[in-house]
Amino acid sequence: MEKTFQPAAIETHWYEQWERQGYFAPQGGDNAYCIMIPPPNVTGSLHMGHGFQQTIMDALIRYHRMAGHNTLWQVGTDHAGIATQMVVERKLDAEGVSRQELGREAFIEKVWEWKAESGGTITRQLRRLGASPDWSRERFTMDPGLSHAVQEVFIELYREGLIYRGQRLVNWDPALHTAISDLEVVSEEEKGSLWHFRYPLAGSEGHLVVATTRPETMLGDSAVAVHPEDERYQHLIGRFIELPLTGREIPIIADDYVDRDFGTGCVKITPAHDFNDYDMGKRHGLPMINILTDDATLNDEVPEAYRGMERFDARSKVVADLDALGLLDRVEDHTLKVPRGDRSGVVIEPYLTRQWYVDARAMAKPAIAAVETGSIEFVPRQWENTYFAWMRDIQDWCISRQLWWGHRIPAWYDESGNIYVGASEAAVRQEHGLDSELALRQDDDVLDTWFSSALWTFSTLGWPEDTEELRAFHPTSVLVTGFDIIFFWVARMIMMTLHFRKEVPFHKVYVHGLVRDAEGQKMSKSKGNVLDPIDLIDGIDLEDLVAKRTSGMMQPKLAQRVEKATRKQFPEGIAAYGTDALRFTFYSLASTGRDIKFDIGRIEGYRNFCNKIWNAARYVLMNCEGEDCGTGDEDDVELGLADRWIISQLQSTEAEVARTIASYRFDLASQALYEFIWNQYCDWYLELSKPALQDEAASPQARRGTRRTLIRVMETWLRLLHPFMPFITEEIWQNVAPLAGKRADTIMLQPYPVADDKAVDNAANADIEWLKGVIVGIRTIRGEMNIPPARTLTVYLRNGDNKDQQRLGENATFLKKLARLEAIEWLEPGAEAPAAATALVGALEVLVPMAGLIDKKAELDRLAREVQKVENDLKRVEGKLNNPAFIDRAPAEVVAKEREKLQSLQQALTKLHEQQETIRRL
RNA sequence: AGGACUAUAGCUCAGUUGGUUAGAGCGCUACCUUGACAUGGUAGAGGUCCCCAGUUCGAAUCUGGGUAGUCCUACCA
Repeated sequence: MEKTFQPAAIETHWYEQWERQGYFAPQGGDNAYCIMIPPPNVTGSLHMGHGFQQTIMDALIRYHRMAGHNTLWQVGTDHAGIATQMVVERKLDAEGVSRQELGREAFIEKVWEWKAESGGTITRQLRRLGASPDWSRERFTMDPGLSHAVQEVFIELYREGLIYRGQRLVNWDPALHTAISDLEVVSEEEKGSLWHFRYPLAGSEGHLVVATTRPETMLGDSAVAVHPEDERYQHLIGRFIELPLTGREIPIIADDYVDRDFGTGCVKITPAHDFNDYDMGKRHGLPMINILTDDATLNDEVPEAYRGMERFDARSKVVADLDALGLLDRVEDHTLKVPRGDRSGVVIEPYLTRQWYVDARAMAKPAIAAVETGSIEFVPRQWENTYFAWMRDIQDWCISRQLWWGHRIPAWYDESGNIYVGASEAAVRQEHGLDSELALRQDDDVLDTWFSSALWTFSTLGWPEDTEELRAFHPTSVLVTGFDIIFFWVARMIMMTLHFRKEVPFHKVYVHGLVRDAEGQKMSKSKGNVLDPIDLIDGIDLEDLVAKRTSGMMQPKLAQRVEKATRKQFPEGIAAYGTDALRFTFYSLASTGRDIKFDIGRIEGYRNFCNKIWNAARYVLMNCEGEDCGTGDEDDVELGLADRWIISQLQSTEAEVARTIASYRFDLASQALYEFIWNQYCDWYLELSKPALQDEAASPQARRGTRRTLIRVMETWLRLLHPFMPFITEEIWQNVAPLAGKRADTIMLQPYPVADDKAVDNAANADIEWLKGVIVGIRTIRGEMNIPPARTLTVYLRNGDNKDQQRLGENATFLKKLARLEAIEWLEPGAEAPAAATALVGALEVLVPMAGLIDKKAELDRLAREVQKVENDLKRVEGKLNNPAFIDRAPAEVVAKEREKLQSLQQALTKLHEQQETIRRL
């Protein structure tokens, strides 16, 4: 084995091996465990959020697979309607071709080509992370099977009246020319103006002042509203306004939606271009005057001078024209929430169109109940509130999109506008007995991407057929997802699945946090702070990183800033840390639901951990290869204290890992593994094994016992660690396992270690604690007194009891080696001791003679610090015990514990004082 | 406006049902190339647990109020 761990050398090799051998496919009995991957965009590429999420799912999958479950990780990708269509359109644009020129058929052909070309990227990257889904079952939301499920669901919901077509105000994206759902609109505060206009009263002098942030919409006003109880305007209710620029007269109406205290208390009402106005328009039977085209330019409903104008140009012109008429009262600065499309970034228009909707209110009821009754549980729990809040006030879901890429809506229209919904034109004709002469036209729209995603848990398993997989794996075990798609995806999956399967899609929803950069900023291309998980695995030099981060940036200034920040943060580029280190970093950061700041320092630490593991393996192999390791259970072996101790600690670690995985605390699981492997196995057990193996006097049984423990414990913790660090554990296991009498083609399918209570050895734990106490005591004196490590010492033990004496007898070899001692002398009570620095282990005093070694002042300083510490503790304990209320009311065992503490502190203090005296007298 | 979350060492974070000497990693300081590992070893320094009040024998932990920050939902023209 190499001296340092080289991840690149082993990762692809093992991954290819695993996949080729079919290890990822379900195998096992009735005990099913299943996770559905949140399907990434088929043409997308891996970001840190994916990395985090896949890594968590893979640990769960590998864990359950090893634990003997029939484990399926269903993988697949999403067609991502808008996102994918936009990418392809942009590509075509660059070639000087428009989608419209190409035509629908040819365009869709192009998208499939693009999918074929770039669709492998994300799945290749998933493989680099070591993810172990069953690739043989990979699905795509536009596969024939899944498309069939989509159609089936649409038709059925239509028949049940849960899907309907309606004309109403939608969020219209004028750049993409499609309706989008409420969820796809992001509103952010932007600076704007509040214009105040004078609207002249019809048939008399005077005017009302109305305020608006969108002057151009006044061309579509159909009323002015005031509050019904507003005394200022009582006399005007029912009268008319002469709407400027248009020559139309509009009524003054009363509606308690109006806030009397805002502005003048008069509101212009534009029912066709504002959601609130729309509702009011319906209440009052106002005309809905649509003044826009699909592009958000002004249409023929407006006076000629404005027709064909772009909406923001029209805004300026309306303001200027009103000003010229003396009707502009004033303009105020105003910050307002501007709704923008999450994909296009342009301002969204409320726009009157005909669209398809899902009656979400009806479907939400059972979905709410499923969470209320605990059939589905969110982890962490608090996300259930978010879910409830949204579900209880859910709006109907607009599912039609004016796009070409997606599942086309299975609805046909005849010339009189009748709607026929069915699987195909032929099916529709047959069902409705339509004459072949009658012209039918299929709906041009496609379904919202999330419509097909909502069926994911059952459509991927073969629904609507009644498949074996459905029976075996549905409902699935857990959904691992980000909070950002609870509404988009999780809620809709629950609704659809309950409706069509009469069962929940999953029992648990594990909601993880967002991966942010080291400063806590969201990672985004435009901020230039994106980290690519693959770069963390393979490394990237600075120039490439800068180029990558600034590529495609339109603003040179921004690119400059990004470059500067990147050069500052990564002056050496990014080192190749390997997949295992990256994965372990994700686990260590995955505490309950909170966002994580990705700190490069962490991954470096875990790279070092990999190296530690690697070298521990080298040590074990060095000592065990070609040696008698007592692999047979019948072999004659003798387990020493250290062996019994590490075996005992291993059990505790196994129990802790099982417990923490069950509660999705991957941070705690990773910490327990790190602690055990580094601080116990490497730092203490390997060190203790050295004297054991080198001791010429030791029996063959004892040495065999040490070798067996070295190899068996390592073999076990490699399996324990495998779900978290799949590659390094496989590589080492292949070398180590045969020495433990195990041989297999992969660690992946080996049983997961389970804690054995019988192997917990509290006596051994206590003995090792004692041993560590003595060694650390001596090392501390060495450290603080600057005694060179090479210098061997003689120490004296005083005031010990029989137990101490016995422990000394059994562990003298360990003490000598680990504390670098020449000799250890046991002093009988009262015996004279040389002047020495002292460490306390319980009541036992460990004396390091000072002659020629120890600086008097340094030792006095050290003792003073010790005394200070003990006195502080003593004060606290005495305070408690002197409080009668504490004695009275605290539980007896707590009081007893404090009393014990008091006693040992007092004892320690006495000894420290004596020691101070002795030193002072020197 | 409503709601959720967060505040603990220089930094990133743990801290189960109230009882610890408040922990880890990174960073920092000193010493050390000892036959697995300098991507290492040994030792050490470093904390007003955001603030105020309350409950309690006892609060980082529970309650109320405040401050600061993050996010979600809704939205006033």
